[in-house]
Amino acid sequence: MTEHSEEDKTQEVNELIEQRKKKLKELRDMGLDPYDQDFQAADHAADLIEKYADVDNTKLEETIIPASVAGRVVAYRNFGKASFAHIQDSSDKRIQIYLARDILKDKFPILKKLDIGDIIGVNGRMFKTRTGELTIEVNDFKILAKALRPLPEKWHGLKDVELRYRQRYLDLIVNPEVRTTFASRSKIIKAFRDFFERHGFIEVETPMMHPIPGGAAAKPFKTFHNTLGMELYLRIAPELYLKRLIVGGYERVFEINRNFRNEGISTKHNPEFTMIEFYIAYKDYNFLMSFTEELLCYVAMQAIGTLKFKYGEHDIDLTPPWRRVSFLDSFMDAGLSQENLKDTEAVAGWAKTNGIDIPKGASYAMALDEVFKERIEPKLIQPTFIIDYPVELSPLAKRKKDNPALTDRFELFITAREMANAFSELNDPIDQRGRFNDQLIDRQKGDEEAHVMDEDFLRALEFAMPPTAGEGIGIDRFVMLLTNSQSIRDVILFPQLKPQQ
RNA sequence: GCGCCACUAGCUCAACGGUAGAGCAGCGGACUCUUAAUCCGUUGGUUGAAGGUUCGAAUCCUUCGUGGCGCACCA
Repeated sequence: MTEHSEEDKTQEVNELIEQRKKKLKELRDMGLDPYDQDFQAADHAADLIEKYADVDNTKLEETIIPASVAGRVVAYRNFGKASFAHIQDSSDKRIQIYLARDILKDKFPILKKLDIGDIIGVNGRMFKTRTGELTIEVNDFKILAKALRPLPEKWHGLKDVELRYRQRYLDLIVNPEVRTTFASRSKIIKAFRDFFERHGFIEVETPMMHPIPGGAAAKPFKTFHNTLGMELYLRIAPELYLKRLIVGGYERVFEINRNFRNEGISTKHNPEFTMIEFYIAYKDYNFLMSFTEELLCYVAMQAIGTLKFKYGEHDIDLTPPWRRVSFLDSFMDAGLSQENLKDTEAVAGWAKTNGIDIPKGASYAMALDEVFKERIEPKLIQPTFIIDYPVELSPLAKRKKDNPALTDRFELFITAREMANAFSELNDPIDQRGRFNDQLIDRQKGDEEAHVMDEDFLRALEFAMPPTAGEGIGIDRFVMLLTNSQSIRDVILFPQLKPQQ
């Protein structure tokens, strides 16, 4: 590693940084390494608090309990011949330390060079202050990494939303609820994995770069492979690869990974988002509905310990069973009659008088879908399965036995957002080819999101795929729900932002 | 992409046409049980950028940049 000058010209000039660099030099002049490595913390703040918070001081003083902790100095109060500070460590807790000149002797003056934000390691013993706060009486300490930049304000924290996202590390240091949210996210993903593993699923990873973007209606990102000399697309869904695995003989597979969609960014949309998709052979969408209830309740219990919680204004209750309404019946709730649903003209007519814009040349199903998004979806606050979608909206789903215009498909809505999309997978290769052809026609009409013909996938189906049920669940949105987050950016560590100039 | 709002010290915010301020952080000093420590003193600004109006602009206008929210698209 090369030595860099401390007066690096590329670094912005700032008085506070200059002062800290001066302290850095002074520490070196004292023969200390401000980026020392030689410290092993035996304890974490959270463990110490858990073990000793309820023990009274006389007992702590008698037993002499050693403690060693490493972390960031987040508060510092100096009294001349003694100081108090709080250290925040990786256990997400803060513990107070007491630094007295009598005890630290000739090391005490080093504290002059200490700043809030520095990483230090301390050794000492546990005691309680007069106010009853569990504290480490430090007998030795070491600066492990000197901070050159000051932390944001201790009381108000970091509020500027742009800075919070761009400098997430600061957000994590000073806004404790952020750590809580991402701790929940981690628990949620772990709970999904546990659940699937306990149900005999194998976790797989399928390609992120697809020669043909498929498995969803969405606009893809395009990239280029130099050696192959070919265009590739970042995947919009893993669906078609996971189904190839079912053809290959796996009976239960799941994948937790990113999808990429080249579309708008909003509080509900990030260009890359995490989905879990899973496929289970010899089952159908009816099975999946109860399976989904079981799955999401398990995850909620593991992550937040309850099925009843607040989301914004709403009191959400995940207790099964969840309401099941057919796509067509759901329109009755919005005040449409059978007559209004008779044909495309009837739907378009109702839409027009109710101020909903139906694009010209829209099919019956597309017109219904527009009305659904406008009038039905916003009302689906409590968990609701909308089932039996029109075949035109579901090019990869199996037709209903008793009505070939509809499919064995459901979408799960909670807080007016689509949380899951599932169906009995279409495994008739000839029907699938026909559906792709219909999509090609839509594409030629200008629908950029219509599916693309995938001959390789069709060939796989021609080798026979067992009857299979498949489902995708938007992890980010489910994390939003369970952590009461109003923006998807609050549940993604580094959300996509415009580049800074 | 369209609309609305915001951008002032490292951070959180005032000042809304008349000398740019406070708190925290920092710096100097006092203080051995504080915890938003306290007390005394003090540094810190091209008010997002560029134009314009005006005797005078952080403030009004225009353009641009960045962000947030809403709409549209989507999961």
